[in-house]
Amino acid sequence: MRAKKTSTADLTVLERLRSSGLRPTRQRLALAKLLFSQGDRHVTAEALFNEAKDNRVDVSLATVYNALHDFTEKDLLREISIDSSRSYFDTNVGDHYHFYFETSGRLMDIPAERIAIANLPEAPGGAEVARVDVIIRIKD
Amino acid sequence: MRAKKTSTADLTVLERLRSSGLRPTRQRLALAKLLFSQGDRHVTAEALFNEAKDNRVDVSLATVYNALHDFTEKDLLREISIDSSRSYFDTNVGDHYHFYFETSGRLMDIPAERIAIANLPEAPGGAEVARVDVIIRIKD
DNA sequence: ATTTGTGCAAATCGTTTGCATCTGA
DNA sequence: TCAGATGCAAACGATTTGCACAAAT
Repeated sequence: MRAKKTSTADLTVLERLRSSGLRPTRQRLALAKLLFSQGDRHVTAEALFNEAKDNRVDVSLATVYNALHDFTEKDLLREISIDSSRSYFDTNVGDHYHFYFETSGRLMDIPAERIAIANLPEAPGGAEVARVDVIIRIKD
Repeated sequence: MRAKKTSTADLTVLERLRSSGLRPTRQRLALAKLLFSQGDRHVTAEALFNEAKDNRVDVSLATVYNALHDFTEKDLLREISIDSSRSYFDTNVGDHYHFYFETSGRLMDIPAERIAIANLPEAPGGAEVARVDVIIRIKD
C-alpha cells in the first residue's frame, strides 16, 4: 500500500518540521500534513486523532497531544482556550482574533486589522505582554 | 462568636439571592457573603471551597460548584476561562476585560473604558454577540 | 406538602505521565 | 549509536452526576 511518493506539499511540511528543530517522524509528518495542508484550521486533539484514524494514520492519542504541544511550542500552532473543557489548536499563528459560536462550538478567525484596539493599558510593573486574546462569543 | 445577628450586608446578599430567584439557603448565603463582601474578586471553585472551610462554613465541593454556576446563570458572577485547567469566577459582572499574569495565575480587571475596540465586525449571519472577552496575557 | 438544594462518593472527561520499546540522524 | 519519539495503560485533576436526605416556601 501507499506507494509513497514525495509531493511538494510533503516537502514543505518536512522542511517546516526540520527548521523548527522537530524530528520529522512518521507520526509528526502525517499529523502536520493533516493540519497544514488545508488552509487555516481549528482542531481539538480528539478531532485530529479521529481524523488521523480516518486517514489510516496510526498514532496514539498521547502522540497527538505530544505533537500538538510540540508544534505549539515551536509556533507552528497556537493554542486557544474557549472554555474549560476544550482546547483548540489554530494553524493560523499570525495576529488575529476569534468568533466563537457557542452552540456549534466552532471558531472563526478575525483578521487583526478588522478590530482596532486602542489605549491598551501597559502591563502593571512594565511586564511584557505575551499576547492579547479577543474572543467574540456568538449566540447561534 | 456566632451570635448570628443580621447585618445590613447580610440583608443585601439575601436580597440579591431572592431577587435573582435563588433560594437563600444557608450555604448559598454563606458563599455569597464570602464572594460579594470584599470588592471585586476572581475565585476558583477550589479556592472558594477552601475559604469556606477556613471560615467554618460547612459546604461540600459539589455545592460550591452548584452555587457558582447558579450565580453565574443569574448574572451574579461571570465565568472566565483562562486555560483548559482552570475556571475563574469574577464578581465583577460589568463590562470589562482582564490582565492575566501567567506565572502567578492571577487576574486583574481592566475597566472597559481603558480599551477602545473599534470596527468590531458584526457576527456572521447577523447572530447576536453574547459577549466580548479580552485577555491580555502577561509574562511575569 | 412540595419543590428545590445539599452532601457524598462514584463517575466522567480531557489531558498527562511512566516506562518499555522503537526509530531517525 | 543513542537521544529523542512513540504507544499503551494507568494516573490525574477539575468538574459533574446520581441519589438519598434535608431544608425552604
